Amino acid sequence: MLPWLNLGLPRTTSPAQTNHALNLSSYLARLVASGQATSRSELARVTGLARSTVSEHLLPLLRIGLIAEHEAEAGARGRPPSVLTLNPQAGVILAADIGAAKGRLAIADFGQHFIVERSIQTDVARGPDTVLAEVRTAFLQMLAERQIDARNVRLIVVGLPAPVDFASGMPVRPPIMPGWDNYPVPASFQQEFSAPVLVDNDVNLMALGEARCRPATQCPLLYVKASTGIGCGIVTHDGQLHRGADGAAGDIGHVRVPGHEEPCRCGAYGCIEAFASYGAILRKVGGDVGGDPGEAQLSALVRTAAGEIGEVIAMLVHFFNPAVIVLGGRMTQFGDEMLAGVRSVVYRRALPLATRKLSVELSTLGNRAGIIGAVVLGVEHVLSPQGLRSMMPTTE
Amino acid sequence: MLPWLNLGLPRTTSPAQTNHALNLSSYLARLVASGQATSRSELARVTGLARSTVSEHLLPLLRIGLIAEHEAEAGARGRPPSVLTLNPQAGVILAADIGAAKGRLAIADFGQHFIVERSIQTDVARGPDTVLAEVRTAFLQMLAERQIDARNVRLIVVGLPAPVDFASGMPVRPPIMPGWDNYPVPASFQQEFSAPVLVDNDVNLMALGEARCRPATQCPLLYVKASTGIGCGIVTHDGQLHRGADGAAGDIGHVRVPGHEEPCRCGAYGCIEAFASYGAILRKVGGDVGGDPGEAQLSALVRTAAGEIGEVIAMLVHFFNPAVIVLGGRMTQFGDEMLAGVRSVVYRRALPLATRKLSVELSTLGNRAGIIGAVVLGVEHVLSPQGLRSMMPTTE
DNA sequence: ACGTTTAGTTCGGACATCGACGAAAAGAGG
DNA sequence: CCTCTTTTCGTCGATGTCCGAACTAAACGT
Repeated sequence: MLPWLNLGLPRTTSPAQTNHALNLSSYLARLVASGQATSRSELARVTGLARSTVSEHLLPLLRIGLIAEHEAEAGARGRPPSVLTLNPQAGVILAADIGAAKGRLAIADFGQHFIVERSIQTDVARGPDTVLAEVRTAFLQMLAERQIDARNVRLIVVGLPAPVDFASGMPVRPPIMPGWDNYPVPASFQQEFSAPVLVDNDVNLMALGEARCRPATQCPLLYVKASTGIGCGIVTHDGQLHRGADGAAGDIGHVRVPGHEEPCRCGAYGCIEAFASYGAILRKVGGDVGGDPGEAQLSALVRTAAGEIGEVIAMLVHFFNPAVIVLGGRMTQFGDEMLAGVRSVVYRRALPLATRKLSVELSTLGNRAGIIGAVVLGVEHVLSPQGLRSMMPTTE
Repeated sequence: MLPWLNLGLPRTTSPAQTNHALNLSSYLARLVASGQATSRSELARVTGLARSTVSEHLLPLLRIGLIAEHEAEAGARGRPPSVLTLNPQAGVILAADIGAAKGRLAIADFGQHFIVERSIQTDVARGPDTVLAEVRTAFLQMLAERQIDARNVRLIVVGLPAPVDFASGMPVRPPIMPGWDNYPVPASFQQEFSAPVLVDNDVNLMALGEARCRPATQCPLLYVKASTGIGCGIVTHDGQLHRGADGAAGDIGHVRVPGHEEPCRCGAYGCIEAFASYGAILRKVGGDVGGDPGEAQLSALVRTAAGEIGEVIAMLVHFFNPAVIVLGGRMTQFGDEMLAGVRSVVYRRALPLATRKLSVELSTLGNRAGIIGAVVLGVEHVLSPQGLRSMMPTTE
């Protein structure tokens, strides 16, 4: 007999306690949101449920105004279906992708339409109070511009360039954000907004955004961002973000690469991001030439750095065996050099088995990956069974 | 609007198509198997279901003989419960943990009792036909010894020291197993046994075994095996094995560590397993001294190698942020040196955030981890909804 | 005008789950 | 020894979920 056995049972909730009705409603809502079905009979075909059952579970979604029906213009043979869409009036999601220096804010509805999108300056070194106050002000302004009541905000999603404990929404020992350690980001929004607040690492959101804009067969997926720092977002085989035990997963910027001894802002020496990040490259050309890089020199440096990043990625390919690696961050403005540098090393270093079907690509979403990922996380949360329950009328 | 959106929907099966009754039966069976509940009313308490519902879903399990009832000796106040256990007569699982040179075979019942266990020599270089024939012969002999009919074999689980495509059960480009590439391992058992055959990487099974013998809070878990080669098994936050896109995940033996140029059996130079594996150490002492290592020299070499493995593990900690790292393989016969060598490097290299709650431990299961993991995988498969369906009488 | 096709609704039956009740099996206490 | 309490387990009707068949609705084609 084995010492103690835990047969892969669910971690917290008992499957017996799940609310099947809510699960079905959530499933239908997500099918509508993703555009995979636009009418009742299409839902029935996709899910395999009876049409009557679909209608039944659609009722609460229509009642709370999450899903709206429209007349379809005819054109086909039979009775035209009533087209189902997520109701743009059902509420909005506020999404913030806060980078070290620049940020991006957006208001989106549950149909993933971006209503407003805006860039802001966010110098995170000025501390959480200042930065988050500016974010809140900008959000209120954007809402006012479009005449959206703050009470229509259903969810706020914030991406930060720091490890984040997702459950509590607090940054954990961020290396570049003085004053943010354990700062209660969700609470800072409670004055102006009553909606729940999700906080996550910015690279995680980018990875999620890229993963959701591709077919599910491209998971497991790694998103590697090379900008001021170097980070990595991990999406597992089943499409879930892997955040690790402390929310610190993907923090590959401080992997040490022998042969290098550059001092890193983290205090150690030889971290990959101390010599192969875009920030390191800019420091290099700034110091060497004195302000005027020159396109050719810059692209050569990028290619070298890409090779060094490729060494690390080759290791990750061995370990994680992803289906796709997506390269993002500011360094991808030299897309071809970046791609060539990474690919050459990865395909040379890694075993053929792990690279046989591997695809190394540039981000298709560019600098919008983070904000798109934030909206995706928000929509998935609102349309999840738990999210739907909070919208249902006074059952409890 | 986003280009194409796939809102984290399930990959293949529609939640609407799941058989709720089978799911519940499977859940109850796994609760009984793991010893978390031993009577109907206990099941009701744990699951939150009504006692009548528990009884109802227990019926098919009792009917197919998977679960047996025993009289309980009294002792408490009221009517003694009828104790539920997995029926030892319900059938057996054949488990094989095939290493490069040595292997381990076991017969276990669904209650995770090992009925017979045996070591065999398995020189995988002799090719799959020979090795698997010996495994089959040994299995038949073990069954005969205990007078178990071959028809009582419900499942066969095989662990191989190679990347394995789990769905098809075929090794994929194994570096050390000539002739095994794409060999249909399951088919080779079909002559003697009619049971389904699961094939997986041996390190994956060890990781699963270690993970299941610990509380679920110790996931995500990494199992690092250092023997002839170096490999790694990955268990994610929700207790699932991460096998990667090609079944090659965890193959960290061929991570290249700069500063080393030893030739590796894979054809490249500087792979970690070419100089830091137990095999490499043995070659070293064999070459240096000429056959008589000396305990002190060996343990010093182990400590050095452990530090080099620790460099790789530090990187994995950055990337994956596991809760626990379990060290296994033959090198752990120098447990203290191994542990100290790995720990010193990991805690020095990795960021404090990722190591704050990290625990680095020696395998608690030792060289039985693989065979235990194989039985666990088998039990979980048999008690899964899909596994139960195949045991149910003639519904389809 | 009438059939054809597709969409959506209504309704009764099959089945699942629950809670209440009662029976069974033990110990406690007189 | 008999009765009460306690705990377990089975049975049964009430309620709710899901399905499929039948029906209505709305378009097109001839």
